[in-house]
Amino acid sequence: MNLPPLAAIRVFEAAARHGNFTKAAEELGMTQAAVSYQIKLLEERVGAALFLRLPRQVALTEIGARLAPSMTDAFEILRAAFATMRESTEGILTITTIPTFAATWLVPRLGSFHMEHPSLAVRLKSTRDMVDFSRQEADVGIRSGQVKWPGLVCHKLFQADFTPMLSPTLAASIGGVKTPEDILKLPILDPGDPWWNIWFNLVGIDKPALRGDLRTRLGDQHLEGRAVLAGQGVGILTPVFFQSELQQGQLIQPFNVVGTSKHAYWLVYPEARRNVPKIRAFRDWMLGHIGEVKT
Amino acid sequence: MNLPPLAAIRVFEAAARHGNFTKAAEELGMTQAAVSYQIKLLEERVGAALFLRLPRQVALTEIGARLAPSMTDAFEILRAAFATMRESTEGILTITTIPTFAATWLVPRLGSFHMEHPSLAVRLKSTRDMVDFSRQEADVGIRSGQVKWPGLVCHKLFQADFTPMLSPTLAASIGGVKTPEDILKLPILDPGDPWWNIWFNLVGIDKPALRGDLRTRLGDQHLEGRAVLAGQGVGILTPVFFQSELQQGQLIQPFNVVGTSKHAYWLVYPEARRNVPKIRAFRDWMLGHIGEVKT
DNA sequence: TATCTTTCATAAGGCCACCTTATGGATCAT
DNA sequence: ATGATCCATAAGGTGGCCTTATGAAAGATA
Repeated sequence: MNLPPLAAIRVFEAAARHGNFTKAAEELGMTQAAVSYQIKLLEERVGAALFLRLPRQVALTEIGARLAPSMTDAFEILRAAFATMRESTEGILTITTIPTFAATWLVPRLGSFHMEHPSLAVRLKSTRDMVDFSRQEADVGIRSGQVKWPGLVCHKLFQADFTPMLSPTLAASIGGVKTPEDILKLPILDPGDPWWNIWFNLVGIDKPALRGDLRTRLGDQHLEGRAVLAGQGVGILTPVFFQSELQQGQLIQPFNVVGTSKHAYWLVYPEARRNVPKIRAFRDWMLGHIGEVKT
Repeated sequence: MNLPPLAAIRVFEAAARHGNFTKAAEELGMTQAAVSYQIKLLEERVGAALFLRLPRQVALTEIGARLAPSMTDAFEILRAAFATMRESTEGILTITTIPTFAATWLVPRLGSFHMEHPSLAVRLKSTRDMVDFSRQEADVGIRSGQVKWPGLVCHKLFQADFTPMLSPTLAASIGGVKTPEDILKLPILDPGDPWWNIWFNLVGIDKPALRGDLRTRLGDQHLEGRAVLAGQGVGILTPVFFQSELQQGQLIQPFNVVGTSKHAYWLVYPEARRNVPKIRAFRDWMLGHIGEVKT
């Protein structure tokens, strides 16, 4: 019931196909002696001769001839399966990322990635769950955190810096924001965010009196950014996420003072897969384009 | 293009089928740790996760799920091929034998073998060529020779003894054969056969004057036996080959004196296949029935 | 006929791939 | 809270498998 050793079957298949041990050895990248050894092993295992040893050649026995086509069929199936798998997996890159990063940084730049790698399709999985490549199907992940993770290659993308931002309209409503104190005149989105205290401390203001609804917790810089863009209040945001809005004047960053969180954003992927082409492609592209961004 | 290690593929197939490393390990007769090791190996080789490690269970990834059916198909083909091979080879015993033995001893007794082993079909190859299992397809061989052959299990069946024989009619034509000298009155089949001199020496006659045509060389005891049965002359034959003709009175062995050749008849088969069931069956049957024969 | 070439078999020897044992972590069940 | 189940991982030993080297057989060539 049990199959003979697969290595021996493999050698037999090649030898039967070539009708020649030496050629089979070449195909398999081994020596002729190894082929001879494996065939003999298989013959003893199945209890029947598979080749006749004729002078300067071998010929399949009746039994061997009956066996060989099935072996070739089976290996053809295996080869085909792995080939199609390779094709399909080589062509799809699955990225798991936190929603903020997806919406504010990644999605706007994916067009550039497609231009560089037209044959690679990208599949995005946007989730807050901490990436765990052993439990989720993904090639690379983008996560925030303080430390490196064991078993993962971690590239630091940037620190989670933060500074107040608001819409030009909102700023104009109080005649412009010139000093940190001006911010206190305006409604604060998510005043419970600890970043506010840290930032006001940096500009010399202790215990700032923040106006705004404490219950507003958008929980996500992206959503907070939308609210800020809509002029609903002042947000404390990470500048790199709103690069284009700042350039286009849709958002204002009134002060150069930024707070620095211990958290950073990381590109991560399993160490074991560091040399998979699509992963290298994405890493190279990403690190290149992160560098372009002025933090 | 190259396939991943086959052992790993095999383990993956079983694990995918069971959806459980532990069960797969049991099926394959190995430990759970070994399964884990092989799966990991395969994943690194193909550059993609094949299983998701969920709490207390594993689940195929998309890629794994696409791969698994082909793996099962391929192994099913292998299993089926070896199974049918086994069935067909187990049921056919190929015997290569010298023609004399086939005609005089083996064929008349094959019915008995079929009675003991109804599921075994026998294929006879009758040839004078020295048996060489590496060049001919055969399970067992019967050959005459003096020595044992390396790599073969050799069972001595009997010595090639010889003694004059003739038909009752021919004996009667000279009033019966009572002394060795009487034989010299009759035509000798193949008087050039060296056995004649040896036998006459045994009975004290040096340089016997043999009558008969020196050109008559039937070359084969079976054919010589037919000629003797037809009353065409006296032959020097091996008694065991003509057991039944002697018992039924179709042939007469006038003297108990037999010459003994250094040659013997042997049952041989490759040492490596000594435990193949059909070979053991034939060997046991043959040695049992050789023992029955009075030499 | 002699020499060269090709092809497979075999012996010896070394190494690494693979397996086992042992242990730990995570989660579910009771 | 305890036990059971399932998988991952580390450590360690060994035997399977491969290589090298050589020989035998016989076709090819001259």
